[in-house]
Amino acid sequence: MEKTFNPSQIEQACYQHWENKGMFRPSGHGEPYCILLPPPNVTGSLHMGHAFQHTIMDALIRYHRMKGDNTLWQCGTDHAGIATQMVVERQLNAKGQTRHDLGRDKFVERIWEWKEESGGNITQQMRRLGTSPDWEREVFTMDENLSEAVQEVFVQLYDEGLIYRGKRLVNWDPVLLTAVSDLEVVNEEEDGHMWHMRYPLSDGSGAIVVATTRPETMLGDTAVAVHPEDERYQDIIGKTITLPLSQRQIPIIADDYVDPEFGTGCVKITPAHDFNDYDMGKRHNLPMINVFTDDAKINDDAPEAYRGLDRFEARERIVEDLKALDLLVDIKPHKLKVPRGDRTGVVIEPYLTNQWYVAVESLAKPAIDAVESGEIRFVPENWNKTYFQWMHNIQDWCISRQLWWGHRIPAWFDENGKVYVGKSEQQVREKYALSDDLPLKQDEDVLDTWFSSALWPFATMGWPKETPELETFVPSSVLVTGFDIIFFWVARMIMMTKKFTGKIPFKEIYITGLIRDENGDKMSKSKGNVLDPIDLIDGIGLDALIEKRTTGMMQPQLADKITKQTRKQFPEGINAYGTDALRFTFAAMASTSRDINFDMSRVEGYRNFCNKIWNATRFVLMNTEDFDTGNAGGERILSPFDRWIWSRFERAVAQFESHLADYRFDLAAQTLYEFTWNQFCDWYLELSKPILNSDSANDAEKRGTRHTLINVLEQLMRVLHPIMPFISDEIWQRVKPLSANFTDAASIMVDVFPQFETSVIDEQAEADIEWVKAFVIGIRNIRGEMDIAPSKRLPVLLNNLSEQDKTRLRNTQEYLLMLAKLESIDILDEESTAPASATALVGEMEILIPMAGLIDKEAELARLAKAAEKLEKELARTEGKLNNQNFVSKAPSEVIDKEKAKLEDAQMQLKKLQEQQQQIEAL
RNA sequence: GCGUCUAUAGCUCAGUUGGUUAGAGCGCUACCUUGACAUGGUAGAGGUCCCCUGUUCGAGUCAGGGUAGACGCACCA
Repeated sequence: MEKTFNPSQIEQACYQHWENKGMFRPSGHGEPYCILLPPPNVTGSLHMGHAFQHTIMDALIRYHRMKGDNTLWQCGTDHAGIATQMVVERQLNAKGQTRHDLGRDKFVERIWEWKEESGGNITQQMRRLGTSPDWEREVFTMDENLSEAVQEVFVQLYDEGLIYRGKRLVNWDPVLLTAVSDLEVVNEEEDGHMWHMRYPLSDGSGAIVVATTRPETMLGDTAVAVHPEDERYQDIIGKTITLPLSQRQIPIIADDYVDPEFGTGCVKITPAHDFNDYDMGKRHNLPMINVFTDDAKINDDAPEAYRGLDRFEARERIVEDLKALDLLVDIKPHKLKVPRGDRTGVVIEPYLTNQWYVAVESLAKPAIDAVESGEIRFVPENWNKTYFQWMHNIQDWCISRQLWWGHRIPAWFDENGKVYVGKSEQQVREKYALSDDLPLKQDEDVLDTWFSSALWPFATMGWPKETPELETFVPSSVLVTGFDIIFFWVARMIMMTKKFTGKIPFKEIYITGLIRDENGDKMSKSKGNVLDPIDLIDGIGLDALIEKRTTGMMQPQLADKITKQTRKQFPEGINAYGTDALRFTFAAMASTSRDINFDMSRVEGYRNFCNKIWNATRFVLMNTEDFDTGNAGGERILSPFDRWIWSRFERAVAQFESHLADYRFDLAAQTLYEFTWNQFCDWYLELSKPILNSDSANDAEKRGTRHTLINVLEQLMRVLHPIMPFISDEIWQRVKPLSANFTDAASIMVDVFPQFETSVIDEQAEADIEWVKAFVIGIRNIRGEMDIAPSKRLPVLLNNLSEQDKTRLRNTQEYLLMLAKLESIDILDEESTAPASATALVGEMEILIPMAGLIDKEAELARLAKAAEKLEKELARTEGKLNNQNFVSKAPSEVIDKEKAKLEDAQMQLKKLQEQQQQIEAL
């Protein structure tokens, strides 16, 4: 084996082996365990959030597979309507074409071509991460069978009256020319202005002043509203004003939506361009005058002077014109929340259009019940509040999008605009008994991508066909996802799955934190702090990293800043850490926290951990490969060291499993790290050396130790495997032939997870080895603090030994000599007095290292004083407690006993220290 | 306005139903190339658990109030 672990040499081949052998398929027996992959966007590439969540899912999947469950990780990608259309449109634009030049059919064909070529990017990256979904079942939301499910659902909901078409205000993206959902609109506070405008009363009796942040909408005003009880305006309610610039007569109405305290207490009402005004327009039967075109220019219903102007040009022109007419009273700076499209960044307009909606109220009810009853459980639990808050205020869902890429709405119109809904034109004609010569035209719109994603839990299992998978894997076991899509996706899956299968889609929802950079900032292209998981695996040079971070930016002017920042943070680029280290890092950082600040030094630490494991393996192989490990029979005697490590191993396994059951991957990872490094490597490997090299240990004892070495390692690999799949399989392949594991499994991933054995827990051995550790640490401590060279062999005297100390000493003396680098260990005669010594305590037993020629008097006194000070503090605290009547009378007796024991122990130790101090001072 | 979350070592974070001297990793200091590993070993330094008040024999942990920050929803003429 190489001296250092080199992940790049093993990972790819290992993965190929797994995939080629079909190891990702469900076994077909055992308890079903299923995870649905939140389908990544087909245009996407793997980001840190994916890598994090995929690591968690894969760890769960691998664990359950090894536990013998019938395990399915259902994967696939979604067609990402807008995003995908934009990608291909951009390619066309680069060649000076638009999608309209191609026409719809050709354009869609182009997208499919693009998908075949580039759509697999993210699934290839997932393979680099070592994920083990069943690729043979990979689906795409535009696949034929999923499309069929989409149609089936649409038609059924329509027939039940739960899908309807309506003309309403929607969030309109004037660049994408489509409706977008509330969830795709971000409201950020921005600096703007408030324009105060004077609207003259038609009868010439005066004027009122209204304020607006969007003056251009005045072209569509159809009323002015005041509060019904506002005394200032009682006499003008019912009058009309003459709308400046348009000269339309519009009424002054009373509505208690108006806040008399705000501004002048008069509000201009533009029902076609504002959500609140829309509602008011409905209440008062106001006309709705749309003054915009699809791309937010002024349309032909507005006064001629403004037609064709962009909305912001129109705003300036209108303000100027009002000023010229002396109708502009004031312009005040004003902070307001501006709605912007999350993809385009342009200001979203409330816009009056015909759209399709899902009436969600009746669907929401069972979905709320499922979480309220505990049938579906959020982890951490708190997220159910977020869920309820949204579900209780849920609005009808606008599902149509004015795009070409997506599931086309299965609805046809006749020449009179009457709508017929069915799976195909043919079926529609049959269903509605329409004659063959009646001309029908299919709706141009497609469905929101989330509509198909909402069917993911059952559509991927073959629905609407009745399949065995629907029986076995619905509901799935756990959904692993981020809180940002609880509304977008999670809630909608619950609603749809309940509706169409009667089952819940998943039993648990594990909400992960959000990966941020080391300063707690969200990773984003414009901040230039994005890390590519693949770069952490393979490494990347500084120049390539800068190149990556500064190309294809929306704001190229930030490139210099990002370059500087990157040079500073990664002067040498990024090292190759390998997949296992990256995965372990994600696991170790997956605590309950909502934000996870990614820390490169953690990756490095876990890369070192991999190397530690690698080298421990080298040591084990070196000592077992050409030796008898007892597999062929032959007597094996286990030393206390062997029994101790087995016992600790069992405890580690149990702990790991319990943390996994709680979704505490951080604690699970910590358990593995602690056992592997601090117990197995730091102690057991060291403890095994004296036995393996001993002249007095017999063959059976050596066999016992070799057997323990190889088998603990072999089983440890199986426990590590869910989190670190590559290194564990690589090592397992080398170690297994020497171990007592006689499986014919071709990979550790299809071997079994170690079974917890209570009988292996050995408290006696644990206590014995703690004694050995305390002995060795005591001596190291003196060495360290007294600056004695590690190579210097020390003579040691022992005093005040109990019977148990004597037994333990007898059993381990020859090993202690080696472990602590001792020249000799002697028990002090009762009659002889101890020489001046540095001391350490193991329980009540004293370890004495004679100072002669080794230890400076002052240094030892200083060391003793420091120790004594600590003990005195401890003593004072404990005495204080025990002297407190309240404590003694009210605290439980176990706690009091503990305090008493603590006190006695401290007193004993202090007494010994003081004796030492006196003796040394007397020198 | 409503709701959620966070504050513990220089940094990133654990800390179970309140009960040993509050832990880990990284970083830092000193020493060490010993035959698995310097991507290593040994020893060590480092904490007003954000602040106040309370409950309790006992509070990092529970309650109330505050400060600082993050997020979600609603509203914004």
